[in-house]
Amino acid sequence: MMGRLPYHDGNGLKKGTWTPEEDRILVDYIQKHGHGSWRALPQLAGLNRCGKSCRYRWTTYLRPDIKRGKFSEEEEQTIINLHKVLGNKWSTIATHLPGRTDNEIKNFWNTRLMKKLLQMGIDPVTHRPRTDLNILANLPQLLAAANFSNLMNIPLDNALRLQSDAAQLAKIQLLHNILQVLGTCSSSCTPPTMEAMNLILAGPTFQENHQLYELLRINSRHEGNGNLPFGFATHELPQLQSNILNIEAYQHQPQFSQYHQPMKVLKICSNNNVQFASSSSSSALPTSTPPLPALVPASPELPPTTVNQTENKINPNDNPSFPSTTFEALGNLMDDEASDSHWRDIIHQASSQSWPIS
DNA sequence: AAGAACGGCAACCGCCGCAGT
DNA sequence: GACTGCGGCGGTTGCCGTTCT
Repeated sequence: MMGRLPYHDGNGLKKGTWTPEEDRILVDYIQKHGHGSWRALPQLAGLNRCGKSCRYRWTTYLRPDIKRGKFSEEEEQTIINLHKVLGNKWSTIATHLPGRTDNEIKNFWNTRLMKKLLQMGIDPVTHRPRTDLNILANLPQLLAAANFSNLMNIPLDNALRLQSDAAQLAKIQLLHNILQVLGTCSSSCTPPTMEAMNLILAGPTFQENHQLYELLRINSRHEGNGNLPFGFATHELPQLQSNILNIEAYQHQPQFSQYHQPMKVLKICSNNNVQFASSSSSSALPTSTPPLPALVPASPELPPTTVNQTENKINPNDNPSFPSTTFEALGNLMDDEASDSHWRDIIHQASSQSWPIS
């Protein structure tokens, strides 16, 4: 038997593993009376347990609709996909897996799926290639992961992939704008750190935009001259943070994934101020961060980044014109912007060349 | 064969949000 | 608005079974 040995706490209440007899008492009581107040239940049912313990035992083990046993392949994929969008929201994930409890899913994730992803070179937190080295060295992994990510997804999760791709697109656009700054600032500008690049590209959660902000802030201290990397000035930090928040808010908008043109998230002014550019396809941006986007049904209309599983099994090297990765798709999107040619070259290079570069 | 190390999982703990007062 | 009780959630612990040395 697994779990904790039975023992009593300071109040004489029993803790640890439940006995079959205790299980029977709890089930009998709830079937007859419902659980009502969990706090009152133990006394009413004649159990020497705390209410919390009873609630836990019922919801994770004794409930009649609990499905036990091995997780199916489909359940596994669902967990991975949901975790990519929701993070460690085990209870929310559990609502999408009938019969499975949050605790069971959490254990399954911690003991199996995390290791599985790590072995595949995927960061189980970010769902992106592990980025402990510099960004260029990891580009092959990024590209491979883009394909792996698509392979992993079952058709019903196209919408989730869409959201993920849209978020990544925005982050790449942010990186794009940062590079634009580099292109326009003087040679004295501090080059972007690899950590910053990694955060932008690898970050799956909007939380990491804040990490980027923190990175900028910390770097400004290290610089010692009051200036931030990328040509930002320290006094611009509040505005920068505000913009990052706005990016998050904007990425949460349901219509965000429908854009087929790259979005100008940031506009760099001549004085290096950073602000949102007005866009023909977007109106005023929200100022507060909305809640997590609701899961939406798969759409038949998918952008180039969300080709189906069969298509993704095609080796991009066999068909160079096929936009099998987010990078290539992004490159296509940027084709109409002459000023982006340099960036586009980088993308094409990244998607076609062998790395790493040391 | 025996002990150590590891893996899996049941159960607990502490925190948080919400509702009622 | 402050306080309290409660349910729910995510992180962590601790034990047993299995595998490794």
